[in-house]
Amino acid sequence: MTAPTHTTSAPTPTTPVTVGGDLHGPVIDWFDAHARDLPWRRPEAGPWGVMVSEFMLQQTPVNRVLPVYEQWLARWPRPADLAKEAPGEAVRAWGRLGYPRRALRLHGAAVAITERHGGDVPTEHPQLLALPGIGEYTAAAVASFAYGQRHAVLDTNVRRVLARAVTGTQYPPNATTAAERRLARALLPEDERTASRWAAASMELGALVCTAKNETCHRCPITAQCAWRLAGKPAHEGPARRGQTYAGTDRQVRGKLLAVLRDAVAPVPQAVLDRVWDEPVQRARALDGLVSDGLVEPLPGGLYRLPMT
DNA sequence: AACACGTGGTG
DNA sequence: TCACCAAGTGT
Repeated sequence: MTAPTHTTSAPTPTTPVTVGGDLHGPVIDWFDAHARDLPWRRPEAGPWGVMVSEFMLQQTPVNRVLPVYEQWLARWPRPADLAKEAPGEAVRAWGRLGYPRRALRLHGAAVAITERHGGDVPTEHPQLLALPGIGEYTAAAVASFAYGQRHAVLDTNVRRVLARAVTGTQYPPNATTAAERRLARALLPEDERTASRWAAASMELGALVCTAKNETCHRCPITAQCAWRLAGKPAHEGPARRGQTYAGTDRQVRGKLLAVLRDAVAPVPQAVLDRVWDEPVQRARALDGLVSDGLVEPLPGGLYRLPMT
């Protein structure tokens, strides 16, 4: 399950831990000096605050999450508070964070926590993984950040840091590979407290210094041992990332439809929804998709609203 | 494995 | 301008 690493004996020469020397100390020290003061990192946030932040931060920048996070926690300070609400209230409070299915899943996770875990965010990785909207990354993040456990927390920031510092490439592969997971596990400090600090620190380094564009190596605590920089920062080879085109897609139509429903205080007639998009086939497909996803509730008489049941 | 899934900031 | 990017998950 866990890779055998040894902090008290001499590392095996082939152990990846030795690649580039020790990364943990410099990165953790840098984190202690430069970490952002984010609300979900304060002790008052608790496991629920950590979990809410992780849902919101899935593919959404910190700056846009901050205000919604504060309102969310003020309104629903415990999982049971959210579980009592209609799912549509979660979708409405989600606002314009994007990917509103996350709001639905966070609500579903709150219900499951209330039913199965007595209202407390579960502490074990498998229990977290079983909740809706929580995948490998989020389960590890909550277990590590909220409970101080030892898990490889492999998000896009950490993947980029490891790709550069250890592997020597500008970017990680498009999809997470077994080799990346193996490397992340091998680099995990043995000590639980150090491991959880390393997880947060390496992620923060990727977010603030070792960024996708315009990385600032002169501010990096491990620049001297970074394999990519030592190799002369070679440009990325291989297939470019698949562009996420948006204009004209179903996603854009769904976004427009949902925006109308979020702002409505009463059920909306189909005729009103029809105004958001000219093309009738795509418009109908988008609305059907929202209904089948549970984001929209159809009512008799051609009326629609956010799901209240 | 490849795609769908929102939204807004940035160079 | 527009392509890329931002603490992924589910199918």
